This record gives sequence, structure tokens and C-alpha cells, in this order.
Amino acid sequence: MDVKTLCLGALQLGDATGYEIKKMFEDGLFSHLHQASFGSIYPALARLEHEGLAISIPVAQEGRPDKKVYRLTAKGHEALVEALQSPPMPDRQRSDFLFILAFGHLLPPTRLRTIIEARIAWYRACIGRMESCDLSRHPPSVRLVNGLGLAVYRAAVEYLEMNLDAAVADEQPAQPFVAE
Amino acid sequence: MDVKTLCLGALQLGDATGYEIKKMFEDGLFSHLHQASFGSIYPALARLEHEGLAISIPVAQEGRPDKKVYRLTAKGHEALVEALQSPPMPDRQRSDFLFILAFGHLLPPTRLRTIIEARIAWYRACIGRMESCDLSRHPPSVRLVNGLGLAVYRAAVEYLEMNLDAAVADEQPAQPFVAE
DNA sequence: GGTTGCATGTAAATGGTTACATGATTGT
DNA sequence: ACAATCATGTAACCATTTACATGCAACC
Repeated sequence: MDVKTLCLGALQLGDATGYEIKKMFEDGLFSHLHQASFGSIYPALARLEHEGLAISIPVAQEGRPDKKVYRLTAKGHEALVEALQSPPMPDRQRSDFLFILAFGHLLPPTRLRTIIEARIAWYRACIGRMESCDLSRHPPSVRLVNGLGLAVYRAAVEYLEMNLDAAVADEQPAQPFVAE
Repeated sequence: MDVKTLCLGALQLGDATGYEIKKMFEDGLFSHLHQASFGSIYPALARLEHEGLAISIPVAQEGRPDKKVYRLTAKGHEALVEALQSPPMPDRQRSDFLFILAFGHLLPPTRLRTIIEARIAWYRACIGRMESCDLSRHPPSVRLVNGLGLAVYRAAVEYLEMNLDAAVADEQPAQPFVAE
């Protein structure tokens, strides 16, 4: 699933600029399912327009450079529906955090604790962002995906909180106390 | 976190061949945190050996070509610990499934149901694989990460099962019954 | 005066996947 | 006979990220 298709999906949820689409991947509705940077979004939108799958509407702004609001065409809509039909590629997760955590036994316990606590805070921030998304204007399927993300993040927080102390204690290096 | 570091981690858990490391990413302990293909693992191992971070021990096999079992050196161990210290890159998830699910309202309800059911089955398979990993010889931190993966997958299954019927019903196209 | 947010775009570098090449054994 | 498992490796290709280039407004 390339950035072009991702943009098609973003635009299906409503007209948007490249900048706004980027935010969807960063903070918004898409943050937990895919990501894309400006360097891939802008060229993708240009290609979408070139292929007649979207049109761009220049919008003048006071004190700011113009922005280009993109809108899906009927052809673009069809292209999205077709892309949705093809079997999805397997999920691809890459989490440096999880990898580091797997080697917590090589880290000082205090550091391990800090890392896990930071992660819990990060999950909470994600949960907060996802809860504050306005889903009222979006179809139920978008809400379903949002809810799935929330369920997963909440489970992760719960698990880490339940196991934090034990995990850090387990990793105490086996150094016997030395009498001074 | 590049494949080289990932291999360093794999070898820290025990000597292994490139083939076995690949399996760790496919089926094994690493399957839910990162992935790597042969095309990246073999060159990474070669570089690791070239840099003195690992050594390879050729092992003859009956009726099979030799295999190269890699083993971490002290220097390799240090390199891993150092890599573990650097702040992790943000998680990067790309899930075509989640994207497609977000546009379930554009799909026929029966198809949507099939997709979600297939996903539940996939989660169950992952859970099965992770439960059958032998963790006894691994440090508690590896068990923690395994447990976190399980908690997350189980939450996902639970959520999807709880919402499947409602989700598919919601997406019924607004076509009124037509008397025959 | 520096950072953040808005706003678009390009080019180089990167890193990894995909596909290929090879080959024996075991199971269906 | 065919597929799958074990086993290693290379090279072309690809998509995406990173860094750069530009500029104004608002906030601290």
C-alpha cells in the first residue's frame, strides 16, 4: 500500500491539503496505522492530480502563502475502492522500544525503569490524542479502527504498569552486597 | 535501528545462523517487534564478522551444505549495549489491514466480515506462535516483551470479536427492501 | 531573537525488499 | 512430481526518509 493509496483514503474522508494529510499520519486518524512524510505525500498528490484521481483547488490565505486543497474525483474514489479489494500486505511493525526492552537485562535497572515509564507516558499521550479526535463526522468503520487502536494501547499500558516493578526487580544484577 | 543491531541482539540470545535469525523475525521471539529479510541479514552478519563484532563457526552437516553459526564477541556485546543506550526511534507501524478496515464503509458488508474474521484468525495464530515460544532459557526481559505482545494481540481479538457484528451491521448500505 | 506552526516542494541518500542463483533432503 | 525446509549469498530495484530551500506569522 503506497502513499498514493494512503492519500486517496485521506481525501475520501474529506478535502485536505498535503500539510493536513501529513498531520493525519502524525497526530490524527491515521497515526496508528501508517505513516508518511512530506517528501512522499507531496509527490503522491501531484501524481494523483496528474492521473485525474484528485483535483487541487488553490485557496488564498491572508498573510500566508496559498494552499492547495485536494479533492477526490469519482475516478479517484473508484481507484480507492479497487485498491481496498487487493489483499493487504502483512503488517509491518518496527519498534526500537520493544527491541531495547527485550534486552533490559543488559541495562542498569534504573534506566530500564525510566524507559518503561517513558513508554507508558507515550502510550497515554497517544490515547489522549486518539480520544480527542473528532469522529462524529466520520463513518463507523473509522470509529472501529480508532477504537481498536485505543483498546490495544490501553492493554499495553495496563500490562506495563502491572509488570513494571517485577520487571525492574528481576533485572537486578546478581551482585551480592559487599560489607564496607 | 538497523539490521546489524538487530542481529547483534539475536546473537546475544544465543549462537545462530542467518537462517535461524530470519526465523526469529518470522515466527519467533522478534516477530512482533521488527522484521528483516535474508537480503539484509546475510550482509549484516558478514559486516558484523568483518568488524570483529561476531565470529562465524562453520558447521558441517550430513547431506546438507555447511552452515555458519555466528557467535557474538565481547566487542559485539559492547556494541549492542551501546546501541541499546541511544534513544529509540519512534515506532513505525504500517498496517494495510487497519487502513482497509477504516474504509469498511466502501466495501460490501459480507466482504468486511470476512476481512475482520480473517484478521481475528491471524491474531490467534500469532498468539499461538508466541505462546509456544520456549522462553525458559531467556532472560525475564524477553518474557516481558513476549507478554506485552500477547496482551496486545489478545486485546485486539477481544475488541474485534465484541464489535464485529455491530461493525458489519452499521455498514449495511442504506438500500431499502424492495417488495418482489 | 528563537522556536513553533503553517505551507509547498525537490534531490540525494538510504536502507531494505524482491528476485535470482544453487542444491540436497524430506514429506505429500 | 512437487512443495517445503534447510542453507547462503548477490544485485537490481524501489519507496521513503532526510535534508535542504523558502517564507511569513504568532508566541515566548
